[in-house]
Amino acid sequence: MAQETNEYRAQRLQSMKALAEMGYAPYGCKYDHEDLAKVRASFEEGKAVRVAGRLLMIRRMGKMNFCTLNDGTDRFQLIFKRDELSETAFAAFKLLNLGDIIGAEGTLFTTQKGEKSLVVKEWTMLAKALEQPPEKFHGLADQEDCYRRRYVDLMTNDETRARFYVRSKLLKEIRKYLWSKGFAEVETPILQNQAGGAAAKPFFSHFNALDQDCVMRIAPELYLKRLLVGGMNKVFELGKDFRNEGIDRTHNPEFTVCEIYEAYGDRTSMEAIMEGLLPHLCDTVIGKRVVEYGEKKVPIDFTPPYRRVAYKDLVKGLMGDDWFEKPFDAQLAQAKAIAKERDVNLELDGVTTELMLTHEVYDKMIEKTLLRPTFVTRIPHAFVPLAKACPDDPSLVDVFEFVVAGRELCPGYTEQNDPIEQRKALENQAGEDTEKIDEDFIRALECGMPPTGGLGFGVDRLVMFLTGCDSIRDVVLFPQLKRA
RNA sequence: GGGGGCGUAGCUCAGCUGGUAGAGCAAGUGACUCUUAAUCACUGGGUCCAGGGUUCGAAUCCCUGCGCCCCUACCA
Repeated sequence: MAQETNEYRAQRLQSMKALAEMGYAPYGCKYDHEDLAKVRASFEEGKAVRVAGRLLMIRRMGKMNFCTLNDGTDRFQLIFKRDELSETAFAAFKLLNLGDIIGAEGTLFTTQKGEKSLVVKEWTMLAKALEQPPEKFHGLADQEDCYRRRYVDLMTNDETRARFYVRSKLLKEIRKYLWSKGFAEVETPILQNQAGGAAAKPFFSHFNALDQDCVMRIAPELYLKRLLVGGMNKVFELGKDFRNEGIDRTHNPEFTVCEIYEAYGDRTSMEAIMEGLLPHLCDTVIGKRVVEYGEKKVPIDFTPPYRRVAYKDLVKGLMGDDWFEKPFDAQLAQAKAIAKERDVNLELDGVTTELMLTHEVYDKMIEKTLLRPTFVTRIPHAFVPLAKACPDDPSLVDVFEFVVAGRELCPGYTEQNDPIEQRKALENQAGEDTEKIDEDFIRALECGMPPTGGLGFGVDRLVMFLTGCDSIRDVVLFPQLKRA
């Protein structure tokens, strides 16, 4: 890309040259230093320290100058006094610009106003910035710029950096927790021959060496289950899925998932994992159990145990115990009446069965009201065709939808391990397109997969919950945008 | 997919019913040895997203395109 020449760039190139002539090479080398956060924490008047970071502000007072240095761990004030610096070091200081990265050594000092500072005795240039940083007070505020040039967002906005450290820590603590419970972290193929484990359009690619097309995975599920067949009984994978579908506030085409499988377990084993994992993440990552979610700052308490309730019981709770005995016309009339009362817009076009109507009612008037963490269980088979039926009622499947703050956070399953039933369901789903069935997966099931509990959650969505962000783009470092 | 909004200096933003562009921060010069978004004085800085149209005249009105945001719909 052509570098635009503007006044800032020209001036900075000029000052870079002048600095070089004074012995300050513009791009330095390894510089041993202490983190600013540590310097602040172990502050001791008069102590000698070396620090390094980016200049965020310069308050020039003539012979005594104050700078704010940011090294990513903290901000700290540097003082450049003529008395304390060599003539060259002081003269060279005047050529520094905002955004430059410097190393400085000197002694710690508290100003009259009580600001902990470093009086610089010697300093060195580590990296010259040719571009003018954003305004010091507002930082970079344009959302598009924040996404496209995240490095600028990160360097100027402390909250942005903090948010991504939360994400980083979350990944670490998910691993730590699952490892501590005896789960092994595994990696399965991202480049696959056919996209399975979910219903989504894949991205296509090609193996040159094999002269063979492939897809990028939409879920790791089918490979993880092969591991259960093989006797790896407790596994998890933390990695990316790729779905070639809509991009909006809650969907990025590549997103991070955590799938967990436990052999000899079921849906309830997965509930137990969530009840252990979520409090652990709250405690270790954000230091509190109660998260304020959304614009209305609804407090959500992640302290277990979480509510467990059957889908039908939730519906009865709103529509009455006799709902499922009523004729369809009566149900329709009742649903409309209650919707009107609550000012909810039901989408009833093409709704011709009790199942569809009930689900619309659940979707629009029940799920949204489930604020505290809730496992909605015993869901109609039609909504989750590939799942295993409840032993006592084949019209229901033994799964949960984990709902928090009125939104579905993740599903959990008693996994289908009957290869004949699984094939039937897959064939049903594939319709004419029988090629879409992963025969090797079925074959694996035919070798015998233990009864298994499985769970998959979107890490991005979880980060959104824990950081109070309502856009996935705010928790993905480089969200997908159109070419500018 | 449908609807709405936005795009102006490096950054944050003003710019009314059309009259050739403004502020703050940032930058340059000068003053200042305890500042905190330092202060004061002076100075420079623009493809008003792109292209077309209406007009004597367009940042402003109209059309098309590009990008972003929001609402809504769809989504194992």
